[in-house]
Amino acid sequence: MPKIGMEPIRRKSLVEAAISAIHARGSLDITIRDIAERAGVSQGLAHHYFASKDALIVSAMRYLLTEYGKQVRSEMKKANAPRQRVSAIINASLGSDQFRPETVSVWLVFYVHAQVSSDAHALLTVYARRLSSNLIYNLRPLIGEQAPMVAEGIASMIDGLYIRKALGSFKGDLSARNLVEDYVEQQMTARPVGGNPLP
Amino acid sequence: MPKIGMEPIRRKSLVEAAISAIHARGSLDITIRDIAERAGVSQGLAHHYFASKDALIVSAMRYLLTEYGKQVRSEMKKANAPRQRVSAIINASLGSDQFRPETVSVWLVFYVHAQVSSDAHALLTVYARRLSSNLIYNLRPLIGEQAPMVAEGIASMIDGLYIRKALGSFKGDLSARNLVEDYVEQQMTARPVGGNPLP
Amino acid sequence: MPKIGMEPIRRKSLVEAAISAIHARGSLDITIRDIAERAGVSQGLAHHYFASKDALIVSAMRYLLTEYGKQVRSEMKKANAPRQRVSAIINASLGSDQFRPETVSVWLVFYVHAQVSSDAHALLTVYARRLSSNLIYNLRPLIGEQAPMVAEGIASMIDGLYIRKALGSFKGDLSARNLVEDYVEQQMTARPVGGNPLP
Amino acid sequence: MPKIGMEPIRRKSLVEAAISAIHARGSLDITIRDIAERAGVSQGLAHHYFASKDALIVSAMRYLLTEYGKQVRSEMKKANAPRQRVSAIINASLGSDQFRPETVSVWLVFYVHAQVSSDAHALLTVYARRLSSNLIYNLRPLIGEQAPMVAEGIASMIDGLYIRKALGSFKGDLSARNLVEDYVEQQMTARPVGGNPLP
DNA sequence: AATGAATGAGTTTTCATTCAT
DNA sequence: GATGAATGAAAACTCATTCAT
Repeated sequence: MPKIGMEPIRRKSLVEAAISAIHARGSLDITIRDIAERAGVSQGLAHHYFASKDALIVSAMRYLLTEYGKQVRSEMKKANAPRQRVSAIINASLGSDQFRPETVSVWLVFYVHAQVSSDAHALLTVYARRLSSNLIYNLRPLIGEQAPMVAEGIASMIDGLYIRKALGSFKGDLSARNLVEDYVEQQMTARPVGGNPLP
Repeated sequence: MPKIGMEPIRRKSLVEAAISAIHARGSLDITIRDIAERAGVSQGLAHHYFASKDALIVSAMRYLLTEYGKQVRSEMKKANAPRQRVSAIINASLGSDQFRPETVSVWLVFYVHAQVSSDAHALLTVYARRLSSNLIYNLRPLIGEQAPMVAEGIASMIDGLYIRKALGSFKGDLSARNLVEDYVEQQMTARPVGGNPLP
Repeated sequence: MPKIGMEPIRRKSLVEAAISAIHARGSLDITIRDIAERAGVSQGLAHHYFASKDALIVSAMRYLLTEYGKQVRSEMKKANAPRQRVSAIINASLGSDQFRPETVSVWLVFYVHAQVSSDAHALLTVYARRLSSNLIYNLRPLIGEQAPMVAEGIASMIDGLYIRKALGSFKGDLSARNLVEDYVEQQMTARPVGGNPLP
Repeated sequence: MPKIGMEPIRRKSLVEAAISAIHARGSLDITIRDIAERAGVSQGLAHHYFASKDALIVSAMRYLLTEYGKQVRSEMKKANAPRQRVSAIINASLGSDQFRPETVSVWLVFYVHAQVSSDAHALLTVYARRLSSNLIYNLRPLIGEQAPMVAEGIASMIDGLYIRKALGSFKGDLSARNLVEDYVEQQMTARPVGGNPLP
């Protein structure tokens, strides 16, 4: 039964099982047993590949972050101007891959977990910062010195839409993007480069 | 030690202890023992007053919601025009009482819990709806038929700011309010009553 | 609210509540809270009148035994010959008062309890002995020296019918009596006074 | 310490430990901890093999029933006529294996438990029915249409003897069998096939 | 006489983790 | 590499009992 080269396969299926368990449970209050069962392996094996439950959870988080990173890069490839790159980030965040209930609920759980786990916090912060500078960098040619403020506005709106989606308060994914794009458009109108600062 | 009429006192101190425990832990993964100790009573007493851990958590949630409701009403009293009432809601949500780390982190935990607990979900939904219609009602004289869309934008931004605050990605509370007020202002400029709809 | 002379009333209603709780639960695994609620009084009061849960249970047992004793004496009054007195005991044991499901199940629980509680054991033994000598005394003029053996047969049959009734394996109460009476009749035929002993 | 293929061994020793605990306590009011200690394993292991306390108890019951079934079959092998098969059942029920205090007290506890647990009730009912038809089938050639009635008489007497044995009201096991055999003999005398029915 | 407040010990159950095979 | 055996600690919850009022 034991095979060689199983490691990456097992790790991936365990991580995906963990994500599925987190979604089903709506929290990190899941058991190794449940994860192992979903992955179709024994409890012992989960510990063989992951030092602890926490390590598995961090891996799951990293997995989600990586998927998101891929999405951003993929959208970025299609863009060749600052305004389009801003939209690329919005599309990656609120597109049909990321903005599915299964993904959204897990993200939220990780966000909350980051309040207490330094590993999780570090991971999330790195990504948030990277995203933020990316946004600011592309917003600056469009709206000048207010770019950081608007980036914060965009990020807040996106995060808020995740919460509302998870709770079922928000439905369609098309209008989610429109909401944010509209915000960007109006900021560009109100604050053309060199124009009116925030009062 | 036993006295008469202790019920409301004990219930309140247990609820507050629960909130404090949730904040400290950053999740609902807290023990009745911890809560009871924080409230200075025995474990048994916690069960005497609350049928289950879940019942205690729901009570804690209701408590937070009630506090927020008070805050909204208090801000509303000072307002006497639609535009001021919109600001009153923003102030209540992002004011120094609600937007403290201790409160913000607990809100977030409850939001996530609502994904899985129907009691919690119901509570949160009622409040969200009430808040939304309040916003829409006051936005309508200002921006007309786009009021629901803008209300959604405001609510998303506020929720997002909570997440970012909880993660420490967002610092000052003054600028949080400014960010949302700025959004409202620009919507009013771009969409005066009878004006331009969302493209 | 406190009244004088409540003691006997409270005690009786608590004892009856205990019996009803035992029947409902099918075992002694009942709570003081449940008993108190059934009696319509507070938990504390149950302890006021009964030193402990065990004391209450013993009282309940004594109550049942007393009721049975009354039944036997009442049937005995109608009898004026040994043969009739044997039937009186059978009637008292398997009559419609004692042989109801509610009573039967509680008797059984007490029987089992007597295996472990010396108080319960003592109570039951006293009654069993009294019943046995009563039976033997009246059987002797009918079947002579085999009276003790036949008394044992009667008692066993009655006890067995209780078990079977409690389990629902036995239905009609008329035939229960007939079964035992038939046994007595045949013993009288086979072993007339001075006749054939058990082989 | 952990070895392979321990499951059946552990299950059996836990079941036997449960029976021993029930006998010692005289009721089902036993703890998993006690059972695990008697079996020489940890509390956790008991839950590893039995989903719940109730599942363990039902297993213990099944075990006792199986042992009894073996006893019946073993006695039946020696019998080659209806009259002998009736005696075989009596011997199996009141023989030195089944009629020991340790076994009798546990049987009684299970009987009472069957009033409340549907699993236990089902198990016991199946056995009771099988036993009853077995008895009736073998009694019919001996006493004709009264066979069901006499079977009921035999079963009641046996059950009653168990109760009396458990309470210490009945001592010798030889005379227990004689008591029932005597009942059978007299029924055969009084009701030869085609003879006198119950009045 | 009667209540309800309060406790602490005890019970079942769950679970991450370790380890022999 | 993979399994299942085994543990021990901790959790929620129950309950008889005590006590102030």
